[in-house]
Amino acid sequence: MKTDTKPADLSAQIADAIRDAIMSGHLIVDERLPSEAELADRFQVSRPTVREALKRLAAQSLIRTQRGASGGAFVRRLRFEDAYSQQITTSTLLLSMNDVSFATACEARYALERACAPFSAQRRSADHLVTMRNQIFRQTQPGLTDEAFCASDVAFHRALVNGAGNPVLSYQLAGAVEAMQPLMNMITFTARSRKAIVALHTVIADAIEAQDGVAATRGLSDLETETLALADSVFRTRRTQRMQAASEKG
Amino acid sequence: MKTDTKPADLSAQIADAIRDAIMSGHLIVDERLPSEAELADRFQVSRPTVREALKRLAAQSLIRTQRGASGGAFVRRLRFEDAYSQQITTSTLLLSMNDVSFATACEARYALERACAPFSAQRRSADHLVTMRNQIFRQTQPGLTDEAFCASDVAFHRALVNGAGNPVLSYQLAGAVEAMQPLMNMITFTARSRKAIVALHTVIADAIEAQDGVAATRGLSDLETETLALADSVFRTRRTQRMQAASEKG
DNA sequence: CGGTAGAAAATGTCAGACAATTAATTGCCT
DNA sequence: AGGCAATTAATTGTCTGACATTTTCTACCG
Repeated sequence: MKTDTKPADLSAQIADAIRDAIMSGHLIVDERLPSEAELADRFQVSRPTVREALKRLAAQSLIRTQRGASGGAFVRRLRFEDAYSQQITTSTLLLSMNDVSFATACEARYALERACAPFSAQRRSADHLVTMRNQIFRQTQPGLTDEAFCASDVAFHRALVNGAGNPVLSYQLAGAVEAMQPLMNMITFTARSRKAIVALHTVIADAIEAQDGVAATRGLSDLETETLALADSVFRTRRTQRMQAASEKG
Repeated sequence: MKTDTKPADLSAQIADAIRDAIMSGHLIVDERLPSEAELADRFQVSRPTVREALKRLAAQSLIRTQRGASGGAFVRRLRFEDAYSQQITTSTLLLSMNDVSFATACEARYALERACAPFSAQRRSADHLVTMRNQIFRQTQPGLTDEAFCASDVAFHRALVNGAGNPVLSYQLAGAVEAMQPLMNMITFTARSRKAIVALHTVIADAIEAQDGVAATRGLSDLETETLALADSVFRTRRTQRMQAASEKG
């Protein structure tokens, strides 16, 4: 396929080689890599080049380094928490850089959340319920900024997702939920729309508490409809304002 | 929160600063960063340190570099295809390094796939259907190795997911589906189990073709049950064999 | 026997140099 | 004036060598 691509940087090649070794199991968790000097020797490059390769791997949380004697680079156990932040960064940038429509992102998010709802209804702990209730309460506070309202919304949904007790689901959903925040932040939440959202959050929390997965799923669908309508009206208003401004200017 | 953490590497600090600038919109797509020499000047560090920072960002596909006059580092438009591979790498390592049970990974995968099924039933193109049918045919070929069977299985499911026509869903699902492959590769697929899987794939493809989302979802649930049972029997057999070997040795 | 100082090993950082690549500029010829 | 070629300048890629810092281990001395 890729026949005419230029040869990559040496540091990229070395990083690829080590990454392959990790993924294929030739290097196992907590195993120590050769020292930078030795790697330089083996790959026939200088130490700075090796270091650049190692930094690439460190950026992906594939290795960690330790200074001092018997230090070095070690294969790092990739933890779910570490993967979350990368996942959120990537998802957020994907949405902002590819002009994904609000509707598309919203559809994906709620579809995935509905997939979690039945498990969350079955398995949620008291902690998750408390978090959801707390966030709902927070959302009713009068002085809350739109941004804080969004943040609380995200926290509510993450508790819902985490309630499913499946770390793989939590990981995959982290991106879908958090990446929506910048898009949601563009919305102005009126007192009326906040009330509607809080009501639906309450429906969902009640359903989760009652272990009623079907009701929770239905609540999520209603919330999706509400969110879409809200975003639609906000964006339509903005567009109208822009057109008016343009016609006044022209 | 983090008060006693050691100060990070300079290169990590610089990478963080630039990453923040990108994510906050201070640096926009295709914008050129200052040259390495100028960055070194601004951050009061040496050029190798700046380069290490840039390589970290390059590893996350946040920048690309170009040599020559008017070259430099540019903010890269993160594309879905680029994000796929990172997502797959991370998901795969997460599963292999955190002894996630087969059941947990399987549950997540099929829950997410079921979330795509209704959209795929509505919106799948002829291309997606063709791919699914082709992969099913491939799966019936006699000489197929277990590994090739798994690969075809993944291709089938990716076509199903992509049929939903939502790039965000495709991105999120890529990890869930592909990361299962190493786990699936541990399974021996007998002729009988292959037949059962192919039958269910056919049910699903038929449902998608008939735009029957409910039937597709049901087919996926049946496939999950089948896969779980199969894995369970394989792992139980293995465990028994290990115990026998141990007792013979002891 | 224990504590301490020093050596050793490793990463972190710096400075300076040269190679390679690419775009802009200059200058020449028609 | 216009087009083409050579030069120049800017920038990343890589190398060498050095020093700073951190950590562990060892050997010595009380």
